[in-house]
Amino acid sequence: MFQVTDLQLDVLKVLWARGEGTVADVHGALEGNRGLATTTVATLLSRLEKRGLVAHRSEGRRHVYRALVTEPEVASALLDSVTDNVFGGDVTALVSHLLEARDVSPGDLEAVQEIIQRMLPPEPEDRHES
Amino acid sequence: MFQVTDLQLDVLKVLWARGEGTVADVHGALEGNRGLATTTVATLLSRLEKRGLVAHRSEGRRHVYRALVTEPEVASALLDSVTDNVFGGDVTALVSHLLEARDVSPGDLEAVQEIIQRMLPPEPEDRHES
DNA sequence: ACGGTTCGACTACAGCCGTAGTATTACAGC
DNA sequence: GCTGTAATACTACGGCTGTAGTCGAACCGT
Repeated sequence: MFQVTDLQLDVLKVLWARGEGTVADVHGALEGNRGLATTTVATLLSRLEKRGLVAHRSEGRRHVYRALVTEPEVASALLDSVTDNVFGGDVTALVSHLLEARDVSPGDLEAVQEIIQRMLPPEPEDRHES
Repeated sequence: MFQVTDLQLDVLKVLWARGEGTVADVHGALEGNRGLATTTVATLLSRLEKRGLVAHRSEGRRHVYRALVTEPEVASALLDSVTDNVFGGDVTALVSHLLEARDVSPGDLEAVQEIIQRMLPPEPEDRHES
């Protein structure tokens, strides 16, 4: 549903970063990225709108677009897709693969450790699950 | 390069699992999945072959396909794509997101901890990198 | 009010994917 | 050797994507 392509993602990123933006704005922000024509960006936005991922309000004859989906939503969709389809839902396998394939700095590894630490022990007190 | 779609991935999975397989084999293995026509599977395999992801040898008039890419290669490609495009290469962010979004069992969290532990400290002894 | 300019809607097109029918080829058995 | 059958190759088609041109509408300045 929130599945998007790389380019579409780039467009959404611009909107997430700016909150809103006209076609020209998005085109400008994307500029460094590739040399797309303004009309191309307009097409992309229209299609995203047709799919319900963005919406626009008219300001004069100018369209100001905003994202209707949040970054975490899209991130989840894409990540879940890989998690499920590639790793069969096995988060452990995914993380393992991830940390091995790219070489992650020890600092980052520790950061991850801490994240887990923080979500791991909801009090290891004695307590019987009711 | 090794970017594949879900369906293509399913096909590759079959080949990875069996080592090799004819169109009929793959079709059979995919059967539970969806009700694709045999010819459809043949088309998929042809296209994958054109892209260099699989190859076949002829056994009589029958084609026996095998994957030319390994599962880890494809997994990496897909995972890297998400890591880079969605999380800007920030592995920490990805893992964080991943562990929060799906609720992972404490057991799995610990498993991940251990993985990291195992790759983290090559002895935090005093030692000057030569 | 008119002409230039800006902006979006519409149209177009090639390429890939999912999907599958049809044609063709190669065997196997008689 | 001919025929039925099994298996692939070829062709097709709608849908989505990336890409962008063209056309028409709205606006701004004089």
